[in-house]
Amino acid sequence: MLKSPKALAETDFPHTGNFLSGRLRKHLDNDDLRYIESLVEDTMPIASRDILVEKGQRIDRSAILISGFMARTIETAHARCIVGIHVPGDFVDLHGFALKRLDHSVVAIDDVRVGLVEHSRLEGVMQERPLIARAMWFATLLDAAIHRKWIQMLERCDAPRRIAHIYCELQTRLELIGRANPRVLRAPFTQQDIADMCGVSSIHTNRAIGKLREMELAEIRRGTLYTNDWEALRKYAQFDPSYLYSDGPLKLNESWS
Amino acid sequence: MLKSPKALAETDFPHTGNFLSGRLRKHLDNDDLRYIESLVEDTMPIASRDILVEKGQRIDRSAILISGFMARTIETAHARCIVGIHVPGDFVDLHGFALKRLDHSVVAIDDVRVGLVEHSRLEGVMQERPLIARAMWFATLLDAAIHRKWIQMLERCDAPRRIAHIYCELQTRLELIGRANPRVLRAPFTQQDIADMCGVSSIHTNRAIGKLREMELAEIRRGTLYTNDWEALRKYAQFDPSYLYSDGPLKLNESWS
DNA sequence: AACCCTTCCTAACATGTGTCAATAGACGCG
DNA sequence: CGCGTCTATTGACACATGTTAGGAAGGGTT
Repeated sequence: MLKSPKALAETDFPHTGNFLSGRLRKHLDNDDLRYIESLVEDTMPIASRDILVEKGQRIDRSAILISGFMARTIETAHARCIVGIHVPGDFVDLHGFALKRLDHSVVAIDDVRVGLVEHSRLEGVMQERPLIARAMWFATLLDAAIHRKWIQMLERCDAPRRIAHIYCELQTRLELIGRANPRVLRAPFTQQDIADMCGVSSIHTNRAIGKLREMELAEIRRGTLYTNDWEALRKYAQFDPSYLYSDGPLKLNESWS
Repeated sequence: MLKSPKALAETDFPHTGNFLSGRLRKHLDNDDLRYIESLVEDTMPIASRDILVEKGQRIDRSAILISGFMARTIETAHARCIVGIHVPGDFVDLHGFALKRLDHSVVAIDDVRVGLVEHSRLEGVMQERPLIARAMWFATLLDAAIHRKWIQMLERCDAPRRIAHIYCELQTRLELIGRANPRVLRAPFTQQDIADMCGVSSIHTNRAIGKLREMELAEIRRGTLYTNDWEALRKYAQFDPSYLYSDGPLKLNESWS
């Protein structure tokens, strides 16, 4: 499953704290969150650029990202596509619970830590905790909504706007889990990574980053974005965060007991 | 919800036959399929170009597409993006069951008929028929997988290949529900529709269609594609249908009772 | 410090795509 | 049948992006 020996080294300390700060949080109460945390049998470090799940591989556990960034990738003969990014708190391959094999790979784009949940335990959740089951369904639907936004962005934006939009999305998602910085978005992306997210060449990514710099909207150096005007950047990218459903889509306990 | 009076006219005949030939079919037995059909309270015709669900609108029922094509669209100031297509048997806005409001609109791209299912009835399904609930989850995850393939296609393919890929996907999905023709794919898409799926201008779509014609891969006239070599077209589009999970992802009854 | 390797940056040219304008064709309607 | 409208098509030009090649800058190692 993992490529390098470094990544294979299991961590020796068991998880104790409350790491579930992610997208499930606002839809569940503390009891439910503790219950989900209790599903995590083990946590594991993964070195930057290592693979957690390979496309096509049959899986029987899923991972919650605890720290760092990961990406969903689809490799082709000559190129690698990044079709989505994950931030801490995301269930990075929950899709695999229902699909059993993934149509894409999940790779660490940073030194990360993940928590592992056996699918057999999720089966129990589905039967015994319908509220949590529905929250998990919601989490995968949020991924789909983000995919749709990326499709729209790829269909309608030029390279600088695509880059701006991706960073705006990332910043908002980090804000939602309380890990955002007001003026800087630290991310260990290379220009090639950004290119693979935007569907352009790395050379053109460089040009596009230069344009954002010229326009004084943002400075992107070694993957990290610096700006003192997020609002201008959001406007330029035509970023509308409603697709992230950050207000919560529904009160689960109201509509479903 | 619907724009034209024509579309608002409810159909007068109740559904009787077995229309559920879509993606849920292979994962469920006949009893379950009959059960799902029984959830459909009413069917409704929608005229081509009319809107079934508008972005942002709160919804309390979802629709199964019975006949014709529909599209998921995101409108912007100057343009309309098509972020996905639906064929008969698809639950076109099942996402709305968990999300309650959609991040996109669903429009008829043909004269279509849909079957309507109240969310209140789906609540019951979630509690009483976990197998069906999981099949519905699977159906939404398949949408997400298709979204990812579109992202990859938009990131890596030029316009002719995008068009070819979209038609290959459509043909395969029609094959899966037994509604494909061996040499012709009848679809009422305008070149503007195709442009909105591919993220290019309609003029360039016209050029790209011309290129497919020159290469003798396919003839696309008024949206309908004619070819006598699907295999060549698939190869050109680098179409790999594994993302459609047509073999079925898992035996539901094995892993979940 | 000297080295290596990855990443970043620049220049030049080829190709893909957008835009505008104008025309031709298809279809529905009176 | 002719008319009007939507759709398809073509040409010319501008801009966005890909490709190739090469060099500069940063970080790590010895």
